[in-house]
Amino acid sequence: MLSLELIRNDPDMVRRAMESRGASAPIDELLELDQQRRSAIAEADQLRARRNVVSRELGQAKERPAELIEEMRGVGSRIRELEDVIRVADEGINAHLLNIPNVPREDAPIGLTEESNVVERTVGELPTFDFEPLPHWELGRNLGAIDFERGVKLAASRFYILQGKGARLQRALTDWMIDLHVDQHGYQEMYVPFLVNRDTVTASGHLPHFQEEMYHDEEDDLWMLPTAEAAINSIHRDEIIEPGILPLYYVAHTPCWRREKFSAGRDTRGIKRVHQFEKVEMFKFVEPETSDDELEKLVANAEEVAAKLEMPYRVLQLSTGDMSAPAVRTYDIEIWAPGGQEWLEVSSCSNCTDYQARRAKIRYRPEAGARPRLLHTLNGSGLALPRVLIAILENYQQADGSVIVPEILRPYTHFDRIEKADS
RNA sequence: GGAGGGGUGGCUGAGUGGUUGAAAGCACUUGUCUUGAAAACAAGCAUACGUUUACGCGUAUCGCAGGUUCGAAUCCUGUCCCCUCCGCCA
Repeated sequence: MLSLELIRNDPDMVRRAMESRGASAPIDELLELDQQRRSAIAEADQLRARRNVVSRELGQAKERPAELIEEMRGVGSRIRELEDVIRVADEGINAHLLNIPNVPREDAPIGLTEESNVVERTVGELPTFDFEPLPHWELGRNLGAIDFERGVKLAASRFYILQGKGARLQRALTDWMIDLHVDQHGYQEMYVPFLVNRDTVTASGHLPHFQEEMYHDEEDDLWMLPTAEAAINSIHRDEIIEPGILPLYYVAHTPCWRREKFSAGRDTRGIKRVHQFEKVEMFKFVEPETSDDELEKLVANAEEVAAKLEMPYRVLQLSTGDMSAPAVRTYDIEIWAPGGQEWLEVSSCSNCTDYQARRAKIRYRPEAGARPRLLHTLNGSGLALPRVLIAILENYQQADGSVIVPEILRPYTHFDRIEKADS
């Protein structure tokens, strides 16, 4: 959520920013509602001040003049009218503000589609094979690591079963990634609810922007996490962080659920785009002045996962039109998948500045006695499964159809190769 | 799920319709005193909105949302959460 003050003070800048994202923002309606709201507040406050004085006098007086009480009755009903005006204006303002995305950083690549994304760097050599590398859905099936048909039988299309060493490889990846971020990058591990309430998904910006993508339990109005970001953001909702605490680094492993409504018919083979997947998510609460630097460090933490798995990857900076609503700058990490001959998005790291903090009312006190300020939030996958699993299967496949386990995972898998005989 | 109890400022805890944003204590900050510290004493110590060049002023907030009233922390309704006992249960 943007601050109303920013929109009031520099509406043209906000208009330009929205244009660069391909978003519409009803700035004029907002300013009009703001005007209505403020004049109603001014009048209501004056009337209440008058009523407070009179009520105090009446409380002490022996006489209760009927005409004065009659006047106050009128004052009371006028205040109620004004309160309705204020409430309606507030609701209108809020509804608009919840829909307006963040203002991108000045130097973020401008463009409305992913075509305008910029490749920041490519790390590692693309592997060459002296045989035809298979896509992961064939490898997974051949090795008995992935069961697509039964996944569909249990649930629906785009669901899958990992089995045997395939399941274990994913579990090893998860454990290793969490350990890396906790032991070497200074994150605190968190286990969070996988179903969260409406306030939580609104605070993160997933409502209203991502509503169609989330699974929703109507009976209790609970929402299945589309990402741990939504949950972690609300850990400090409605709090004031005392001096000396920030920055806070959290990492959580959760399942993520997405309807993939807008991807119908796309990536239908394999487990690249599925309704349920696991993710290790990093999240930071930081002081505003540090958030740009913290984003670079966050990306470095995520990149390290790909680097240590010894797979080629590249880092993109997303264009204004391709970023999610809360972000002012986003880097994606993509690992090369030789079977499918494509770059696989395995991480998205964003600086959301005060966008989520304002929605969630998360503030911090710079020093004892100082006024609270909104803090900045950042999030990044570190990394997303099962796409890393796909990348491992395809990058580490051998001529005989087996798959070697990346060195660094072997203490976690307790095996170094997945072979056909394992199925 | 059934029965009962309870939600007041950073914490503890008064307050049942009228100078109560809210007693008191603790914690915290500053000052006095002290060689220093402690103790003692004094003062300060919430958040948001509106208004103001500024000092400031006004309004709101006692889980949340409505209602009654000239006036609500206090009365009424709904709702959320917590605690105790019973039942059920990974």
